[in-house]
Amino acid sequence: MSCKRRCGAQWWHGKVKDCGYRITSGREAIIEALSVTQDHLSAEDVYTRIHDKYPNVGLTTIYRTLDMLVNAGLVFRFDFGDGKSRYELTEGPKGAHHHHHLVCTECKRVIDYTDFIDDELELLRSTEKGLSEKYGFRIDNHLIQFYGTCTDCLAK
Amino acid sequence: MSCKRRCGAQWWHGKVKDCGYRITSGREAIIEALSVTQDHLSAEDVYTRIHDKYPNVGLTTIYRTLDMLVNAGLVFRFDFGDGKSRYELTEGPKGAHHHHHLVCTECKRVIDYTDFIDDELELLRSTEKGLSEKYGFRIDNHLIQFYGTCTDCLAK
DNA sequence: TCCTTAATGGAAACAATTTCCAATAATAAG
DNA sequence: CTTATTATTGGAAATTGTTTCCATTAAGGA
Ligand SMILES: [Mn+2]
Ligand SMILES: [Mn+2]
Ligand SMILES: [Zn+2]
Ligand SMILES: [Zn+2]
Repeated sequence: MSCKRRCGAQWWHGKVKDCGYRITSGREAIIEALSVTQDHLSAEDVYTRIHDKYPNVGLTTIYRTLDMLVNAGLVFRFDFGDGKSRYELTEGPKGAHHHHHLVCTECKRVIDYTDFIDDELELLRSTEKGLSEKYGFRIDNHLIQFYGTCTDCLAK
Repeated sequence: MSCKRRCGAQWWHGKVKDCGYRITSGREAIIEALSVTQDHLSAEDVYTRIHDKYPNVGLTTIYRTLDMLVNAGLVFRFDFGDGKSRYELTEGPKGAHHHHHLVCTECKRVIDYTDFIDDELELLRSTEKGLSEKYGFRIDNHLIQFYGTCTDCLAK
């Protein structure tokens, strides 16, 4: 039973196919898992979340698929300092929802924030422009994280 | 033979002692290695670089010491996506030299940049202020990295 | 100089990720 | 639809960065 048969075309199919990759049910499941949460999932988190519905998707496939999706630009890989990579969609069915992170170094909690982005955007653009010119770099992306202590941990 | 006897007091001794840590020759060696390079060293890089002069400093000690120095705020830990942590002094004998990074996703080269920081600084301050107020976070630090393709890799 | 206890090295344990390979399934071709 | 091609797969084993353990050493205060 082909994947096309099982499920209608999805917003991300084009991007995956354009990169020469096939659409499979494992990939379906993994993108689904990432798109229904706000959390920053590890490979194993993804495994746990899809295992009931897709018991035949192995952890190896998840690692491979996440790498593939990072390459295809559909997923970001983050490191919040807990020893495992964490993943997040770069965009959903409704388009991009770029944001930055606030990381508590005590309890490792991570807050997404999108406010202030408008102010930052202006500076980011000019910084990126300046850097590309000076270093001949083509900049496709950026990572901005603030580290500190969250309200809860401050209370202690 | 005590460490004091072997070598004069260093700029970082106070900070280490203030945190309740002892001054040892291994720590001496590790900070020395970090302070004579611009590179972003992994634990093993540090090991290799000091091993001739200090053959009796083990890799375990390097991991432990780097952790300790991160805690004491003397060292930053970075993740540039190559699977190992990389370390850099937060400041040298002459004071802080905070900078941001430009990471080539092709060849993994990392460029430090300090230009444009002045422009960024203004926005960083206001963003940090806004975020602390909104989320009750105390922000101590930030990480800013731009990802893209370097001149050399673009040429190919 | 002596004493307490933090720091150490090396081996072993650990955990995240990758590699290998034979089996399977997505897609192109007919 | 059927078949052929070849990317994708799951699971076991290997790999690799990092941590844990523990008996030994040495830093630094008394
Ligand atoms: Mn996020
Ligand atoms: Mn740097
Ligand atoms: Zn916290
Ligand atoms: Zn490059």
